[in-house]
Amino acid sequence: MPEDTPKPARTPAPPPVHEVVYRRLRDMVLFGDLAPGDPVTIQGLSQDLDAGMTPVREAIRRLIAEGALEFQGNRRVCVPGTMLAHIDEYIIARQWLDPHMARLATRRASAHDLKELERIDKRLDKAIARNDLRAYLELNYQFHSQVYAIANTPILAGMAEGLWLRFGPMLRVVCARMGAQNLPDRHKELLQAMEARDEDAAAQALWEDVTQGMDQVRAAFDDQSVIG
Amino acid sequence: MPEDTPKPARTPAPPPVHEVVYRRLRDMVLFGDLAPGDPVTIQGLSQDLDAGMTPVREAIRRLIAEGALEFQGNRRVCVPGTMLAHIDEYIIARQWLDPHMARLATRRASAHDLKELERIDKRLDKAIARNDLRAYLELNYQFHSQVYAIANTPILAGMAEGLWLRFGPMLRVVCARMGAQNLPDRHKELLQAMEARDEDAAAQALWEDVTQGMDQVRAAFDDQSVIG
DNA sequence: CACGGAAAAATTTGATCATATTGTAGAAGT
DNA sequence: ACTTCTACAATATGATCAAATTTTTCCGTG
Repeated sequence: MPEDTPKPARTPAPPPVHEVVYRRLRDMVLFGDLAPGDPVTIQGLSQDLDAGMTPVREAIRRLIAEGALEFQGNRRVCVPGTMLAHIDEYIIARQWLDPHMARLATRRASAHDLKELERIDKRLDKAIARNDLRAYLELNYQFHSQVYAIANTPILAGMAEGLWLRFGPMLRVVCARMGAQNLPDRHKELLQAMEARDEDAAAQALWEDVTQGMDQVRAAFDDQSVIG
Repeated sequence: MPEDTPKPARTPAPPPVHEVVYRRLRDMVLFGDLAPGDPVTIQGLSQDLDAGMTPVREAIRRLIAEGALEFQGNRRVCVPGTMLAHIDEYIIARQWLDPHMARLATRRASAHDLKELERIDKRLDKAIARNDLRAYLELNYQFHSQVYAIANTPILAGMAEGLWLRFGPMLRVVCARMGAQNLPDRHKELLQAMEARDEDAAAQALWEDVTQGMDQVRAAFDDQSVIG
């Protein structure tokens, strides 16, 4: 049995193609590789990621269901561009969800969880310092996503992740206009509060984080009509 | 042009198969035709609804994304049966969402909208009187869904609909245990408040509706361990 | 000789693809 | 400006392959 890969090492588990396609498309939407309004075609992706049409089809349906893509009545699919019209919903939902989950996370966080959050936040600071927008978006998302995970509330977390997905393309556009530098956050305050097990302070930190960030977005939005 | 359907009447738009399958499966989950734990197989549905596997596949993926179905690690899919463990999330989310949308709906409701709500509520009363559980579930859902629609907040509405979808099978089981008679609602109070354009009263009506209903569910749940 | 459990065959079901069909958008012609 | 035609993309099917479950078989043990 000294062969390379005859059977001894059981193939651990080849991830399904539709799953891989889903995750790649998801990241593209979430971190702004696809601009609002961009068309998403099955055959196009089929070629680009060279996969069959069936898995691509599934991934797209899934992302449509999650709000990350938009089905345009006629049988076309694109990256949503009309989300800013609903930004009030987005803001109010996150103003409720994030603080609520911050409380639960504060109650449940282990020492290891806190370490992990701090690690992400450190990397986030570095991304800001070097003005790396893509890394900023990715790490800022990871930070919040990690809080959701710690809160251990899969349903609420799913709702929140859906919001991130819907507004990913918008954030990219808006942030590009003002640079990552001008996007202060309340992550340090959150970490302090969580270490002190102070639920109220944790909730307030994330409320301010969301509110402040969204004020910036709204300001940038009001400035120019944004979005072509 | 005296022919039956040669060309004069352009075929308006044949609804896609995957859409039809989706809607049928959705209703089955939402109104308890499928019990928690029931397996959902592609080839099975393919035969039952005689459609190809591809559309069925898409419908299933979509419902998984919406939380209506559960992907069981190995490649099986079933109706979720572990949702009661997360009922606290469900309750708190609806306690926030429903009152909030009730406010917006109260602000926006037209005379026609109110008529429609009253019509649904009348039918709901009749279903209760004749102890028709299936009709009760369907109309109660329709009532709330209509409120969401009037509120005109697609993102929040999507979140709420997702919650109904996740807990559809559970509600069926729980309600079957106590009969539709014992499920009082606050629909009348909501309608009165909406007519008077009293947002606070509307919000409170739906808060009580949700809270009271969920108290019943929790009681029935605590009674027996429920679910096999 | 009957019982229990592990190994192996058989069946069921999911995943993927290649292909045929149909509908939509856009160009060309009237 | 309106209709017809053409090209392209989405929809849908069935076949094929792979994985997992279930059933069967077989052997060792009490």
